[in-house]
Amino acid sequence: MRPDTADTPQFSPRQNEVLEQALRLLVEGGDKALTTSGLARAASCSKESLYKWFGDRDGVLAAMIAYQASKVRTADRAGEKLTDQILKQNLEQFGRDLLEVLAGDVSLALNRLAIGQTSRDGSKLGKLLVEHGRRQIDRRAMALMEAGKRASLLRFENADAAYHTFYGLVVSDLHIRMLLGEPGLKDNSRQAERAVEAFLALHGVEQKTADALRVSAGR
Amino acid sequence: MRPDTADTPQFSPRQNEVLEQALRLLVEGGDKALTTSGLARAASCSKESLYKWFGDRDGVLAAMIAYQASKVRTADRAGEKLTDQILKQNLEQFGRDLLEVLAGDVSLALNRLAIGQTSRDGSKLGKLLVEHGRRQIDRRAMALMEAGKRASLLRFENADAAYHTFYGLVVSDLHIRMLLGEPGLKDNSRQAERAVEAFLALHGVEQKTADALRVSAGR
DNA sequence: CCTCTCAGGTACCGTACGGTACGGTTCCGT
DNA sequence: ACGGAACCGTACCGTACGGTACCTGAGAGG
Repeated sequence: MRPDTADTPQFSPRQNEVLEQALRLLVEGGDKALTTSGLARAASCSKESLYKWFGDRDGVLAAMIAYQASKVRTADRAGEKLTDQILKQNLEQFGRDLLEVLAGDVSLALNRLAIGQTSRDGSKLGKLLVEHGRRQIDRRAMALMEAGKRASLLRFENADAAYHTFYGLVVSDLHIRMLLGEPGLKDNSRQAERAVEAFLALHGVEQKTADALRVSAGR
Repeated sequence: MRPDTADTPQFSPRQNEVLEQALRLLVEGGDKALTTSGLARAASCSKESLYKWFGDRDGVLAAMIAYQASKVRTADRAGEKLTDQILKQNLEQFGRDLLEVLAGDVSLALNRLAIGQTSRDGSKLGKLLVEHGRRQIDRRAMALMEAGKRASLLRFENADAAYHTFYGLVVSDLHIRMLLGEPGLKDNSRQAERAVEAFLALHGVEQKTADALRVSAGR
């Protein structure tokens, strides 16, 4: 397994500029607006350079995903001594971050792009997006889960299943709804808090009564 | 509120044939494969008829969603006396049905299509898809929630929130992953059972110990 | 037998895309 | 100062799409 950290050559500054413009075009107008001619015009470069740098249009799309992923760096303050309060805060922070990322313009646009291409490119872009975009966030979540278990604050047998449970509690069908054009939540924090409460009721060690949860979750 | 049941004129049998072919093309090759010429050839009709019947290409897409929705009829056996066992069975059945629907070829293809179009048509198709496709399943779920509450088997203050919690527990990030090209679950039933267990631990009246849940959910 | 309507088949048009080729310019190393 | 690489701008090509027009044939009704 490679270190997979960002010691990859990535792209030159000029190429990053181009990819930034590409993301802007994609966010503003969807994949129909991301034409090679349009990108060349917007980025003040020649189409020939585009093809030289990225191979073809799909190469541009893949580079955009890699570039966007390279901008996201999750600062996981590991090592801090875990108490139940800190765990709760970390979980809530993670939930907020997750919702914020998923609701971001660029994330939505890239997901729409990859999903739209899935039917015709054998999910190459989809795989890329899942790997690049998810790796950081998944790793952080799994670290949180394992840390909680080590500190005897969480109980589960399968950390991955527990994480997916938490993910479902946080996101529910919100992601797909946003991808379909619906607006996001008014208050991501509220949603994250509720999800953490439910998650701790399921996998926490503190015997919070289910009744107390229901009252707070129903508000 | 209109009855919204399928007393709408829908389409003629001939048009339904055409829409069936359109769905087939979409499932097989994505929206790039769904061209007016291709559809006319596959359905043995003329492009002129397509434009006469559906207006333009977007009209065809909208008609496909309406047609597909008209084929799905959820048989909600309401009225049956609700015990905790029956509630649990109903919840599990709902979870299985939900997963099966979301993993269906046509559903995935239509969702991909609508998501891909969202950026450029102002989410018109997305709204259509959410309304037509979700209404049935949401209604059935809400009926189940309310029935469980009336029978004092479920406790919550906000039925919609409870439903979304259940949805998240059942689906997690599976839908988006499938949209991105990943395969579905091997065993939908297992997933539904686990979701129901967690949901009942959160909102059920029977005081199932959280420990018992953790053991069964971690397998 | 005639005619009107409806729908299928085909040819066509304008457009816009992906991809390539070429001339001109800037910049860097020597 | 010179040569070459990199790059920009533009023009170009083939293709394929959405949409339109026209012609044909099959029935229905008189």
